[in-house]
Amino acid sequence: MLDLRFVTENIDFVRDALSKRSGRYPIEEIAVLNDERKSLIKETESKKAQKNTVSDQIAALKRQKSDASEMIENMKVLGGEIKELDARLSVVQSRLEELLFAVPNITAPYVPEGKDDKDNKEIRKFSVPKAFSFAPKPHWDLGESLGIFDWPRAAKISGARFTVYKGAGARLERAVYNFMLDAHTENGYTEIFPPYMVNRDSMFGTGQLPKFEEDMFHVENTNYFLIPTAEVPVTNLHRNEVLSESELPVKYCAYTACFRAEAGSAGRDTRGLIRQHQFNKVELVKFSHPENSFDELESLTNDAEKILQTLGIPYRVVLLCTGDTGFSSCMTYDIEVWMPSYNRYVEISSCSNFGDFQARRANIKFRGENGKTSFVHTLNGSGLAVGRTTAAILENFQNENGSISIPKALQKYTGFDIIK
RNA sequence: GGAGAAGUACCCAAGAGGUCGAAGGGGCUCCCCUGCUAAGGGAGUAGGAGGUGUGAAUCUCGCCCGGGUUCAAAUCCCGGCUUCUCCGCCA
Repeated sequence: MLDLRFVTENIDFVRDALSKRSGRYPIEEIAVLNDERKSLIKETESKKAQKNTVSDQIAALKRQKSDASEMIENMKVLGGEIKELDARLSVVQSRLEELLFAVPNITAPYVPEGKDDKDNKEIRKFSVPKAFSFAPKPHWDLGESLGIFDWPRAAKISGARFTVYKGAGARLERAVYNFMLDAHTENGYTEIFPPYMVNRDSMFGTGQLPKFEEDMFHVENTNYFLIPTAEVPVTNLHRNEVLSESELPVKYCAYTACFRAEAGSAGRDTRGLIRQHQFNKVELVKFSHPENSFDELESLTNDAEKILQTLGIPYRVVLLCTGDTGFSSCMTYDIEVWMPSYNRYVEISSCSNFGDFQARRANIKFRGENGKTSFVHTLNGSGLAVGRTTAAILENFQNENGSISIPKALQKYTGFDIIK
């Protein structure tokens, strides 16, 4: 969330910055409520100060065995007033929070202005899509004829948007995320294997709640949510903690399954591995000093790109425009992989700097040399989406006879160099 | 799932309705003495959030979290979370 003080003291700036995003945000109402909040605080606190002094006086009288009944009577009245003011204050406070929690992060100055993904800016490209001498097949057709995916049975045992991987397919998926984890840990990221279910506080800390509850799977009769991304458990590792300045940046990578309700995506990407209720992902997470979080975003993005470079799959990096940047993010690069069946680039990673937006929600700080604490900046990015990588491998390395050549870097993980 | 115990500052720990923002240790920082791979003495060491106001300050809230009782709560009551022990169950 944004800093309440910053918002109310820089209303024009904030209003202007948020106008570049999609959606409308009640900045004025926040300012009004904040004034109301302050005046209520002033009132209660002076009454509480009075209460405290009189309580001390009563205590002193009692110790001397003197009568304090008159004071006590007066205090009953004062106590009632305080209670009433506190009640009013908490109404104002929760309304204020409700509004503030729904306000997205302010995008960084480098972020291009725009409405939607059409206004995103291509930053760089790697390699060129292969010119096939035959009509390339989509990965779902390849996978089905190779017998490595079983969607009918996935639908039987679970439902739509689930996949059963089988034989070489299961092995390939496992090879892909093992390869990614090895690459990242060799690159200085500490591997984490977190729980797949988290509590409400964690979902709030990274910004999924309260606004996006309908996109999440909530486990019935519990307070647990299935994680939509490892970002949630891994970022929340340090919730309510004070890190030391010298250990920054803290770098984690984590493989997890991810669960998304995909509410509102009916009819999109219904075939194949692209859009699933459960998918695998390797995530990169950083806790950075505020001064260099944008440099850390560059290196994090590069670290994710390295995976596709090593595999030899064409991709491009896109800087999201203001209208397309996610709720909690102040700057996001998407890495898009070339997908022959779509005949376009498809998102395979989203690398974001959240500034102090998540850190303020989750209360993650560091202690500087002067002993003062400040919020860290949090970052994360997929490194990468595993299922989409598998799909990209199948499509980009397919041969005319329907077999798949396994990229060299992956062969020691798969144990085979071709699927046929 | 059942039964019991506990959660106080960096750590250990006292506390049992008013004198407690919290004794006492340990650790850490500084000073003194001593002098060498010791030891002793002294001082400091709640952080945080939020009001009002400012080169000072002051007030409010903070003893796991959330409610409640009371003029007054670390202390009493209710709910929750976590940890430990025993039983059950289980990978």
